[in-house]
Formats: sequence, C-alpha cells, structure tokens
Amino acid sequence: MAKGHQMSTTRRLDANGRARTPSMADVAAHAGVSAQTVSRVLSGHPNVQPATRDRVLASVDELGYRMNNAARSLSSGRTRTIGVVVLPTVDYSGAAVTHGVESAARRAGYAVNISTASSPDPAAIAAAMTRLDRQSVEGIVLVVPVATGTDEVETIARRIPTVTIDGSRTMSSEVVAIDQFEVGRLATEHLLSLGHPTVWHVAGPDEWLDSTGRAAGWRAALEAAGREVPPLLHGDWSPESGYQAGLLLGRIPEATAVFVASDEMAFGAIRALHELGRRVPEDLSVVGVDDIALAAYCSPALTTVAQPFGDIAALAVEHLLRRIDDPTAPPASTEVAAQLVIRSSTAPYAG
Amino acid sequence: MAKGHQMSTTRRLDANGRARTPSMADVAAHAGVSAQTVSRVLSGHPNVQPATRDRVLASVDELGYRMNNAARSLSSGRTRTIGVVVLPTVDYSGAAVTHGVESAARRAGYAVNISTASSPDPAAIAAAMTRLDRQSVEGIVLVVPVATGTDEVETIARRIPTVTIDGSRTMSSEVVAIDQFEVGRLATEHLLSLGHPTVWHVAGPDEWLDSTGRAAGWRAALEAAGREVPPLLHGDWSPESGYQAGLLLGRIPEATAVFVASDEMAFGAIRALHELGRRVPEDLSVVGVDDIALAAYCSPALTTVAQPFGDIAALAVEHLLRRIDDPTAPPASTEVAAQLVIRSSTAPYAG
DNA sequence: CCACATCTTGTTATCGATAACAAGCACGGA
DNA sequence: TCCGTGCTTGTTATCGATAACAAGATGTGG
Repeated sequence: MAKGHQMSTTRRLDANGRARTPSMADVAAHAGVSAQTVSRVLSGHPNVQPATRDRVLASVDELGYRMNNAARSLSSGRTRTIGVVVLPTVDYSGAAVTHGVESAARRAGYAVNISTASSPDPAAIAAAMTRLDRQSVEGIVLVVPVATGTDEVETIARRIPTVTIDGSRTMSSEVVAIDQFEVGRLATEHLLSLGHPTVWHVAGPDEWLDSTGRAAGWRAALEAAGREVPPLLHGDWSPESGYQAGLLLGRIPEATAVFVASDEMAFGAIRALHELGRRVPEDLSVVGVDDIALAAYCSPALTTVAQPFGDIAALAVEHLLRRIDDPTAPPASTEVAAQLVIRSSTAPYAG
Repeated sequence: MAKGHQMSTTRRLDANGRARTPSMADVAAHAGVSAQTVSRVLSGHPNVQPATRDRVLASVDELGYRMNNAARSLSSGRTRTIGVVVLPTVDYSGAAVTHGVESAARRAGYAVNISTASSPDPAAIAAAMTRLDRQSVEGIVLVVPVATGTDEVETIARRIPTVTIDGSRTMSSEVVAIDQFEVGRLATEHLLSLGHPTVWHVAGPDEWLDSTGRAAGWRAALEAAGREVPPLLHGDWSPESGYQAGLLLGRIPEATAVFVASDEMAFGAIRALHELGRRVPEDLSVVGVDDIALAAYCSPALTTVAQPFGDIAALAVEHLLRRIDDPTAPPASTEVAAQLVIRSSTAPYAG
C-alpha cells in the first residue's frame, strides 16, 4: 500500500494525499516500533520497557492518535459498551437511575448506549434490546420496572447478560430491586402507627412491578394489623392521575390516611384534597414514594419513602460486569432497602 | 479456513466445533449467494432481484443473523451513532432533552451514546467529548448550557460535528437554543403588566448561559419600562437554594414580584415565603421557568415559562445530521421561542 | 443483428485493531 | 559453558463487514 509522502509530522496523508486520521500503524512507524507494541502500551500490558512506552506515548501525543473502537471491537470481540433500556417518561427515578448506571459504567471503563422503549410493552422492550444487540453491547441494564417475561426478551437475555432494575426475574436475567413490598409496608405501618384506623392506597399501573409490590406490602401491613383493606385506587404516575384520585378520596369522609405510590401523584392528590377543603395533614395524612427533590419544598413537605437510586444503579452495573466476566454464573437477585422520610404530610389520627 | 461440519441448520460451528454467532458469510452460504449480495439486501440497496432478496431474508431469519456493527463501522467508516454529553444533574430539563435527542436520533436510524461530564467545567466537558470521540460517534450533542469556549472543546468540535443545546456559540459548533432573553422578558413583562412596581430575580449560577440570558431579559424588560432594577439573587437550581433566596426576599417588604429562574427553585422560594408568613400570590407573585410536571399541582399552581424541550432536541438532531452529511456547511444558530403559562402564583399588585 | 446501457451478482482488497505465535535477548543455575 | 526461563518485541492471520471493480445477463434502439 502506497502511503504517499509524509510531509508533516502531525498529519498523515493517504495515497491521494488527503488527510487521514492516524492509525496505530502510523504511531508505530513514528515511534519506530511495531503496531503490536503500540497496542500493548495503550492497553496497559505490563511487559513493555519504560523507554519504549514513553516513546510510544510521545508519538501518540504528537500525532494526536485516537484509538478506533470499531477496529478494536472487531478484533477483540469486546466492545466495552453496555446498553440501557429506559422508558420514554421524564421522571425522577428513571433519570436518577440512568445517571447512576452511566457513572458506574464509566468508572469501570465501559461506555453506555441508551435505547428508549417506545412503550412498556414487552414487544417494545424487546425492540429496544434488539437495537442494543445490534450495537454489540456486552450487557444490558433494563430500567424497566414492568413484567417482561416474554420469549422475545428472554431470548435476548439468554445471549446477552441482562440485569433488570426493579423488574421481573426471568430465567436468564438478574434483578436488582428495591424491596417494593417493604416500601408499601413502611409507608402503611407509619400511617397505622399514627393511629389511623386504616390506610387507603393510590397505586400505579398494574403492569409496573413497583405498583404491585407496593400494593402487596400495603395490603399485608393492613392485614397484619387486622385492619379493613379499603378499595384500591389506580393512577398512571402522572400528577394529574394523582389529582383525579384525590378528587375521589376527598369525598370519602372516613379516609384519613393515604399511601400514594409516587411523590408526583401524591402532590396531585394533595392539590385535589386541598381544593375539596380537606387539609393535609390535619384531615388526611399522605405518604408518597421516591423522595424527589421537591418533596421537602412543596407544601406540605411530603412524608415519603426514599429509594436509593444511585446505590441500586451501581449495584446493577456491578452485577452486570460480573456476569459479563463469567457468563456461566447463574443469575441472582438482590434487594435493597428503602427508607422512610418523615416530613409534614402525615399527622396523628385526630378522631 | 476450515469451517468444520455444519451439522445444524441453526447453529454454525467454528473450526473447534464450538458455537459461533453467524456472520454475513454464513448467511450468504446458506442462501447460496455472495456476502456482498447479503450486504446489499440488508442495507436496502435497490438493485437486487426480489427472489434473491427473499431468499436472503429467509436465511437471515433462519440463522438468526444479526449484523456486527463493529465490522460495518470499520469497513464503511460510519458508525451511525451520535453522542450526547449531559451534566450529572437529575433535573427535568436535562432528562427531557436527552429523551428528545434519543428519539429523534432513533427515528433517523442513529444510535445514541451517552457521556456524563463530571462537572460543568470545560475540562470535564472536553473529557466527556473525548470519550465519545473514542467511540467514533459521528456527531455530538452538548446538552450543556454553560460557556464552553475553550480550546479543548473547540478542537474536538472542529473535527466532530457538534451542536450545543442552549450553550455558547463557538467557532466550530452550532447552537440550538431556547431564547433565554425572551424567557426573562416574558416573565418580567407579565409581572409588570400585573401592576407590580418592579420585579426581583433569583437567577441560576453565572456559568449557565440560561442564567445570564434570563437575567439579561429581566433587566432589559425592567429598563424598558423605566423601573428600578433590584439587586440580583443567585441560586444553584436546587430547591434548597430557592428556599434560601426566599428567606431573604420574604424579609424585604417592597418585594412583591419575583421571577425565579427555575420551577424547582421557585417552589423552594415559595416555601420560604410561606414560612415567613408571606402569601403567594396575594403578597408576592412568583414566576418560574421550565413548566415541570408538578408545576400545575404543587400549591400554588405555578405561573411559569414553558420551554419546548422536545422540539429543541429534535431540532438539534436535525442540525447535527445535516452537518454530518455536509461537514463543510458553516455552523448556524437557531433560537426557539418559549411560552408563558399563567397559573395561580401571580396576581395583580395589591398596593 | 449488433453495439451499448442497465441490471444483477460476484471477487478482491481493505478498514484498524488484537490474538497467537515466534524470535531475540538477558539472566541464573547446573 | 550450556540450557531453560522470562522478558521484550515483532510477524502473521484474523475479526466481519463494505467499497471498488469486474463480469455475465438482459434489454433496447438503430
């Protein structure tokens, strides 16, 4: 292959004399070593003479060499990239988890590819996973707290190590989850401990496992205390749906305590209650979930269950990298505890 | 190269008899055509006989073939990937823009690589861009509304088409921005039109261009109306910083109208005012920026300036793809208009 | 009926890195 | 002194796709 004259020290030219981004071979030539040695230096191989290493690094610097990841991937079979599947909602938890995953991955030297599932349906999730698959990600984090036990998803998860955050456990994928049952129990027991005869619940959509987990914890806490289990209300996580639920609850005189499955819905509910003339927490206590940034600042400051999103994201990445290193390891599950944060939206039962 | 016996119709084996994921050559062999023809079918080349195309697609299906992106990139020099640089904050605007970019990119057939800058410093941003560069992204969207005119950033932007959302214009990068001056003007004029003698302002940090733009618009509106320009307060976008600003403002009797540079800070300020016994909007009108989901549901419902995050993300991607197609095109800038949303946190001046 | 354009398909070289293997060298013990 | 061991570096083959070129088949107008 004719290389053309190498006229400048900082710019290689191709056969047609056009500028070309320098390759490892260019660095090797410049440093007077082989390409393999350059490769060794750049990937931190131990057995390289310090003098050689310095020379190579100097050439890298001088030529402004940057490694071509496509070539490295093709050759080594490793992309050092993981994929994240998220839902198209702009909510606090999703953003927090995505950031957590990105930073944990970066610390481990992995890049992150993001793919949004257009809906929570298994088909859409499988499509998002397929897009990541085509990018040859080495692992996938599903930030998709919905039941995903379909064949399509399972097929991909069998081939690509997959960790689900707050999702359902399948044959092939690992789950790292906040213990949502515990979330429901914590919130409910807090309200019961304040003397409320029973606790109402505004749940999220049934497809979300968080929803069902929290509802189960709520129900169990009530039953353990021998209390009546009131009918369940449902929202879709939006403040508006919480508002609609609040319009109902506010008309029920015996409702004095509500556990709402998210902070955003909780504030929606509080607004509706307020409009109906029912005061929070004097007339009705409200507990939310997430501990969003505004929880302490909107009025009343919201009692809520904080979820350690950063921790769980880091844990998910840790599990994922372990499975990437040893694909034969059987998938495991881990649960992380949530924490009740008591503020001003809950008060003792006032008769 | 010995291929080994191909015993199964669905699983190719390598020379050692181990399972191997099928390559284009395997599909070609299975369909009785050349690899090039498979390539043509899969990349939608028009000149392929329908019968051949069907046969290839059937083989693709049967073998479960998935394209190896690393190989395609290496060979074609195109990765069909764009990078997004975001800041490590979990705020509404960042998440909304990131989602918008991802969905616009996906529609255009591009994958998205995400890279978090550990801080808003130019060095951290340059580092994030370098990581993306190594991934061979074809373009970068900087979701980084801070002044970034350093050499490092500029050097990378000169090589990789770069579009900044709400950031500073440099020699080499394009900017797509919401007109922040207009945001400040809209909010301030709304408050003035309610009869308030003047309008106070809680700005974001100075490094953020949004901050300075909004503050400039605020100041200009006051000056155009011939009003006194009160001293500027500063927050850091967090609700807590808004709360601190509110503690100050609430003690200033002549402050009857405040324009706060974000909804989250606005709610923080409102809480402080509330604690000081100053009612919103009766005693003090407040306007925020962003129109977050909770804006209409926390109390009082917040008058705010809505920013079209989805639109701007789509526009940014559009510009970016245009520059990827034609790198010689000179970088341009576009501004998008924001919109005032009037709710209940603002009221006429009461004397 | 021939020359030429067009459609369809195949062949070969190449992208830029790494793995596997090999070779040269220094060093220490028998 | 000789040989094996370990360190350092180089050589060659290869990853899986696409670009560029080539060639046979088909059709079309003069």
